[in-house]
Amino acid sequence: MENSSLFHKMVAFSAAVHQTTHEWTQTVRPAALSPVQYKILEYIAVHPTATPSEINDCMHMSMPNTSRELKHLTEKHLIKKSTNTNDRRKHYIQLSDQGEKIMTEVFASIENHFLARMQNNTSEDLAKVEDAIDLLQEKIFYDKQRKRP
Amino acid sequence: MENSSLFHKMVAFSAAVHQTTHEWTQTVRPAALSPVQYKILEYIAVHPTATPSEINDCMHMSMPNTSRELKHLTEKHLIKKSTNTNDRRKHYIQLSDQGEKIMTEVFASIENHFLARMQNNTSEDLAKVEDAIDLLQEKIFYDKQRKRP
DNA sequence: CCCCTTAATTATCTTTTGATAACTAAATAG
DNA sequence: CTATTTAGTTATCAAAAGATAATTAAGGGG
Repeated sequence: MENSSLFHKMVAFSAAVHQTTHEWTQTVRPAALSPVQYKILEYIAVHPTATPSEINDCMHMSMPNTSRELKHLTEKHLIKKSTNTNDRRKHYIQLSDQGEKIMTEVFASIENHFLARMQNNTSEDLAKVEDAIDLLQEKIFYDKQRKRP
Repeated sequence: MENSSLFHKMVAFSAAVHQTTHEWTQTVRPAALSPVQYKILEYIAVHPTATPSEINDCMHMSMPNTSRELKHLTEKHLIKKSTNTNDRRKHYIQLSDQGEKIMTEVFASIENHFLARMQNNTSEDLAKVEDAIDLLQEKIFYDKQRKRP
C-alpha cells in the first residue's frame, strides 16, 4: 500500500505546478490589472463565449463581485459585452481589440518561458510529455463538477 | 512544429491542476483561517524548519505582511516560534500541537479526495501515474530560482 | 568600538477582495 | 396578465492582503 507516497508526490507536484505558473505569469501581468482582473482576462481569452454567470461559477466568485470586476475591465477597455439575441438577460463577454492584443502578448511571453524549458528535448521526449499530461489529466486532474455547456 | 499545441495542452493542464487542488482544499480549509493564513500553514506543515524570511520568499509576500500573518497564527495557537541558538536573529516556525492536529486532519481529507480518484486503478496504472508526475516535474514544473537550503 | 548588514517586527495606509441586501429587466409558468 | 424565476447590476460594508517607513536587535568587518 504505497498510495501514501504517491499522495505526497502529488502534493509536491501540484505545489511545483503552482510555483511554476506563478513564476511565468507574475512577470507578465500588466501592472494596471489586479490579480483577479488578470485571472478573469485569462479565462475570457480561453473561453470566448463566457457569460458573467459562467465566470463567477468557474472563478468561484459571487455575482456582484464578478459584475464589479467586469465593469472595471470594461472601463479599462479590455473587454466588451454583447447581448444574447434569444435571451436578452444573458450577456456574452469577449476581449476587446486592445484586450486581445494584451493577452496575445501575455500568452506569447508565457509560451516563451515554456519553450525555453522544452528546447533541449527530442521529439520523442515531447511525445512522452504530452502523454504524461494526458494521463494525469485523465486520472487525477479533471473536473468533476464542471458546469460548462 | 507542433510545440504550440503542446503549449495549449500545458495551459489547459495547469488550469485543471489549479481547479482540482482548489476543489480539494477549499472544502477542508478551517473557517477561522484566511486563505493566506491557510497557505502559510500548509507550507509550514511541509517545511518544518521554515523561517519567516523563507516563508515570504516562497510565498511571494513582504516581510512585514509575513510577520503580521505569523503573529495572527501564533495568536490562534497554531504555530510556535523558536530562536536559532547560533544566530539569534533567525526564528524557526513550526506547527504547534493544535496546528499539527488540524493540518493532519486537513491532509487526511485531501488524501481521501485523492484516493477516491485513484481507487479504480490497477497498480500498473498507479506506476504510470507516478512516472508521469516524475517526468513532468523534471521537464516542465521545476523550480529554477529556488532559494531553500 | 563604530559602522553596516541581516532578520524580524510594529505601525500605518491603501487597495483588493469578499459578502449581503436591494434592485432592474427579461423570460417563463400558470 | 400576473407571479415567479433567472441574469445581471448597484450600493455598501467589512475583511484580507499589499506596500512603505521606521524601529529593534543581533551579527560581522574593519
